[in-house]
Amino acid sequence: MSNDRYNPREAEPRWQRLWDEQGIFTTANADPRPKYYVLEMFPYPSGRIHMGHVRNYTMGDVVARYKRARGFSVLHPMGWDAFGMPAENAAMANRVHPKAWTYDNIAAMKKQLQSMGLSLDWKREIATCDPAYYKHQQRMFLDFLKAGLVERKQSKVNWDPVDQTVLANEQVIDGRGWRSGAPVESRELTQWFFKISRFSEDLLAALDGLERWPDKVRTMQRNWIGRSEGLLVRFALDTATTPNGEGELEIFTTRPDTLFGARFMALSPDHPLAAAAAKNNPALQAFIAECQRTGTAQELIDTAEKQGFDTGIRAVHPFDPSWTLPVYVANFILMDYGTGAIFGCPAHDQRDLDFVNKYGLGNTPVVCPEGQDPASFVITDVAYDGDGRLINSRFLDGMTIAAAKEEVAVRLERATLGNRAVAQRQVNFRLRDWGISRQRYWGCPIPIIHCEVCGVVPVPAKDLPVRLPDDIEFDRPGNPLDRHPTWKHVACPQCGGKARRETDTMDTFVDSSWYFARFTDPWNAEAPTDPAAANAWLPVDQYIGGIEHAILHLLYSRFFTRAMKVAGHVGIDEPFAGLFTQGMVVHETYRKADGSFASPAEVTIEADGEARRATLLIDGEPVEIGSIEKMSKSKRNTVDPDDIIASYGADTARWFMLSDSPPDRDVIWTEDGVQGAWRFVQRVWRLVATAAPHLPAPGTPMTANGHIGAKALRMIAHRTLADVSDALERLRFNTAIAKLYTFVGTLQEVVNDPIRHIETDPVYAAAAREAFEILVRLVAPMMPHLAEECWGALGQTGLVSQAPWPTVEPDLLVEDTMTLPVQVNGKKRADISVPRAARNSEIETAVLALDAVKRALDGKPPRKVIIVPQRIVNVVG
RNA sequence: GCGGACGUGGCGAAACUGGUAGACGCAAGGGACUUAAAAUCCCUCGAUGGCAACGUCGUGCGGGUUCGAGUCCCGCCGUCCGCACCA
Repeated sequence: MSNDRYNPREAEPRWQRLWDEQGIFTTANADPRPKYYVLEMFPYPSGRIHMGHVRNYTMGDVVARYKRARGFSVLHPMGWDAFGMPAENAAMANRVHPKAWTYDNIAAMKKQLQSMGLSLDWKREIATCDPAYYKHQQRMFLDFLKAGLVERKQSKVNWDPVDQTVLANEQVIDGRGWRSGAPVESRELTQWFFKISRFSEDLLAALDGLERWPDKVRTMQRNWIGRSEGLLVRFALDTATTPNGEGELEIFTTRPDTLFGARFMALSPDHPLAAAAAKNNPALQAFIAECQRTGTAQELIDTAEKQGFDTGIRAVHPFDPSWTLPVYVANFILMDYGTGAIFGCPAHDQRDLDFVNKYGLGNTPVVCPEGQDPASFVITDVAYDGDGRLINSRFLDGMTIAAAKEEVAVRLERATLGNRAVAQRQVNFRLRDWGISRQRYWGCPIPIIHCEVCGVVPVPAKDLPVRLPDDIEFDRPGNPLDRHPTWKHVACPQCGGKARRETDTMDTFVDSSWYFARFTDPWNAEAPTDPAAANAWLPVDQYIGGIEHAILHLLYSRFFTRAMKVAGHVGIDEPFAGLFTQGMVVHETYRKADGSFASPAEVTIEADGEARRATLLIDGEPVEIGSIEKMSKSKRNTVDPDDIIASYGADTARWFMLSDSPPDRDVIWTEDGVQGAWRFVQRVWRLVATAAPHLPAPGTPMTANGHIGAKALRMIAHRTLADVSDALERLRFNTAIAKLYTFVGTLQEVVNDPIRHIETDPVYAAAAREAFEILVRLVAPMMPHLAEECWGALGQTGLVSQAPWPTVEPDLLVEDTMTLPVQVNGKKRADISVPRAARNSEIETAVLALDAVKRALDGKPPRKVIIVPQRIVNVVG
């Protein structure tokens, strides 16, 4: 019996060094074996990894190691999402250069990742802030510009007047800038846009083909893209009432069936007709200004009352020239959806109903639910948007909604106003173009020059990359590029005249929209990709990351891949064939008497029977054990991966991250759980070290047939092998681990009592060797260091990281006798053991002879006996 | 408001396409070893009745389909997530 403990502190760095020296995780593009590309979302170099990274990268590493053992040429790279605001904030706070800060962080985090024992190909490492990377991004910007996929236009943005920059919607909290706390203004700025909406239809349709994506993510993207079919309808205007004799107003509707329920028209405050009407109407001007001031804050939008202002303009109903409708400007109409104008049908739209109830415009129900008497169907406070038949609608009466929509469309397509059809079918999308301009220093420069004579001029390809200047000042808010003394001044590439550089940089989501493609040929100095290499590796077979990127990053990447295809850099549409979104790492919180939080490292927990009590280590002050929350600095409930790896080793951390909870759900980090994983590490080592001296040499042939004990052991080993393989294929790490616990329990029995068995019985010992070798190889993807150590102890000279996955012998999965549960009337009463080959009639006789069955049947004859092969017997009495 | 997911012991959870509910882990309790502790090993562990054999109940609640439902269907309740004035 070996009493030596396994010491990960000594063993883990030793194996990491050896793997590195032998370069066994380096991947060659020329490898002829079938490919497998596994990728985890690359980290932002904040300076330290957190437990979420440990979980994410462990999962990817298990897949990589498993697929490698299965004979695939595995691409498993890592890089850094290295541009972004935190580097600039650090520069402002600590007077460090963003570049130095970023590269220091990269070095620190790389060391941490390496201590996890990840099987990464570090030769392909990239950082998005490297000019060798962003050079190609700039080139693609120009490619896209040429292909008509980039546009420069005015748009409304969230402007932080203190930091003097545009903020993304998610950076605006309660109407204030997340950093400065200043009220955010709505500004019109000229911005660069990627025309993602060009691909709306395709991005939506292709979701159906992404079968290895979570339904949840696909649903979220579907909703985000937001396709709706409707009708563009041109209403004639009474020119006597319009400011400049305007003759028509175009609206978009998805409910043309409710046209006879119309009570008013409404314009967005940003609509040109609203502006025209306001020109000589100060009250309307004031109303519009008030609407625009409300801005983008969600809370305000939620609580804002529906408000409108009658412009005095009158529109004519398309089916009845004598029927006119008032045209309002209303605060709830968005300019950038549809045409920025609607017709209001209050009976069947809650917003319109709220509106008319405020202004006393009344309503007419035009859709009556089935089974309701139309005569008594009245709408007061709740609009009806369900199914039904048309009423109060002249020629549409009695039709279904679908039929009425079609009838209206057909009639209005035929009708004319001016010389054009009154209506036209249109598909609308919620998805807007992607504004990528940021007034920031630490980002990829947009390769454009503005010339006073030539206008907007692309930077010539030979002048790429447009490098960020290093000599910048962060003493003031705003964009340092814009106030740099020399950088932006440049000669126009076309006329040679005075010109200035674009000082905006790209949204950092652009950087992460193509890194997965760059990994396929990261050394390429000439082009973003080698299309041959990219097409060979892509799509990523398994992408793993957090659900928080369900829309933005994943949608942008899908767009970017299509745009890269247009520009000839790749030949595919979809970047990620398989997507897995892992859950968060959560931990209890500890609250001190003064309301502040204590960190797990500062408290000690005592179990007092059923109850648990927490006290501060430093002075024994009791602390309250609070709710379980996502690990965060503010709640101070974080656990530092460095500490865990230093005291337990990477294998323990990896194992714990995978056990207990299903990988897509949150996992609760507990000290007890880590202890359990640690115990298991030691247990495996003890078992292997104890058994190894008694096992025959590696490669001893198997002659187990006929040997009861050896056959049984082999069957368990192969059953475990089959189950674990299946679980890993489906990323069910927690169930794979449960099977391994059970298997180790079995091997414990083998070693415990009948240890003489292994020593004296060569057939049994050979089976035990096989079982141990299977165990070590099954454990290897999850605990690679321990597995190497055990592999050596078993007398193997190679690396288990390079050993092939064991092969299942199908014969060993088939039981000779099977134990069937026996039910009477659906309730389990007994078990019965029958030979595998038993006929149903034999089983039935044996079952009916059971005491428990007779008792349950109370002496009566059975009405029916159902035998489900291999599964169950149910006697119906 | 719209959309989606989920609800199983003290806790995290398992249960393939309807077929033994609670595998495995954690916690808890008991035992062995030890002067003692740690470590390790063994046993018990859904509720309830019974000395026991054994029985009854049990997968959020109420119905239904089925020989058989955690799983399928209908209606509720609750939790979480996403989107949100999208016409």
